[in-house]
Amino acid sequence: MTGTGLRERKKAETRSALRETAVSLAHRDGPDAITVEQVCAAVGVSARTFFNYFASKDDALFGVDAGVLSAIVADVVARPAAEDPATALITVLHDLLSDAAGSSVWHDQLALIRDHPEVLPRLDDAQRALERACTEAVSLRTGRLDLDAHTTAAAVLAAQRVAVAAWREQPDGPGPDVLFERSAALVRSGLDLPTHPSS
Amino acid sequence: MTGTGLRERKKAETRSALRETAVSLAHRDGPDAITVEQVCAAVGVSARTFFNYFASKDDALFGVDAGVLSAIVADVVARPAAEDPATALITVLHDLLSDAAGSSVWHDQLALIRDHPEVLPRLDDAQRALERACTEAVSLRTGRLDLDAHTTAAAVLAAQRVAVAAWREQPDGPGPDVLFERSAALVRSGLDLPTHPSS
DNA sequence: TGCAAACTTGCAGCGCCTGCAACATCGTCA
DNA sequence: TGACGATGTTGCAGGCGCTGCAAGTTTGCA
Repeated sequence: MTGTGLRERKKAETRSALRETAVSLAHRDGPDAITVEQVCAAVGVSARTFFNYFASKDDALFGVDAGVLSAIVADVVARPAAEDPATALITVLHDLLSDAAGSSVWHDQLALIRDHPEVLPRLDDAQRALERACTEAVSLRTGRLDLDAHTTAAAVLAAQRVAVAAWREQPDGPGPDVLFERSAALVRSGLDLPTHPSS
Repeated sequence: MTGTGLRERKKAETRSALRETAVSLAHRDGPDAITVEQVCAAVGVSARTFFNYFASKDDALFGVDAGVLSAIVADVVARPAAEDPATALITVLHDLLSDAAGSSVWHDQLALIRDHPEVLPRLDDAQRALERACTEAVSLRTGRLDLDAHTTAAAVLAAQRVAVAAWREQPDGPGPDVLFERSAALVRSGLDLPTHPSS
């Protein structure tokens, strides 16, 4: 499966190199100021090859590796049986945000988002892939792949996305993990907001 | 403001014509099979002009008019004061889905979504505009434009989006408005799902 | 009637992305 | 070790979305 040594190794290296230099250059010059050709020249590979690895430029910049996605699913499934699905999912995603400093690429991607607001709309594809994985994870806990599983994943990820966006607005405030705790708490309260809380 | 007669009128007509024929042709041939030039030729206008009206081809296909957005805000604000923000928002969006048959363009757009699954990812920009409007509406009721307002709008719209997607999977099942009732109810319960509901 | 603002148009061009056919490289089995 | 098939890479040609610019046309107003 994870087959023949050298070949797989080189592919993985090329893929990583492309993504890393793409993210790095985009962070330095802005995501629209760089071209696919530029990235390929830096890596030493043909422009045509770029699209053998990534479906689009944005995919290279913001995509989430399949390995990360399956790790999320595994982590959610591995949570204590007593935990309800939403709690399990929120816990795993929260840890993922906290550990951003761990993975260097993930860290750079967050920095790219922080320093270039205009990319927020382009995270959608990646978010969608994340949502598929989370939906699957939830369904594995509930035993059903239905509207409820989809809704749970979508609502939790909405909270996560809002948290990242809010952090981006004030990078010196609380981190994205902290903000996600707050938005997730509101979701878990059933969006129980007073009409006029303090006025 | 809504100024000088003939000019504004012609602009509105051109805009409508472009959007309607774009949606219509996309529904017939598939959204990727049609080109901007095609649409322009049908309407009798230059391709360059197309982009004076719409930021992108997808904007023409899936965009929501500013008038509709401000109507949503107004409707949410006009709900009874006793209603909490989430309920008000859900009610208005639910009515919007139910009234799809009312507006012909809106109806055609829904049909386009129903018959061409591959467009779902491209609704994001429109969804984002909707989310901005809904966030504003919520903040007008809570008196604050904060993380809570963003979270509420995002979570409710997540439920709405999931409902539309589920309807698309089974067009002969319950309508999008009915499915939205269900997903919204789950959100309002705080995503309270049992681990194994029935097994 | 004449002017200014608003709108449309053609053009030239960049950049993303694709299919295709040739070429290079790697794994393998005799 | 050498040949063969599978896999990966490359260049090319080209379509399409989208943009800036400068010129032309239409509209509103005095």
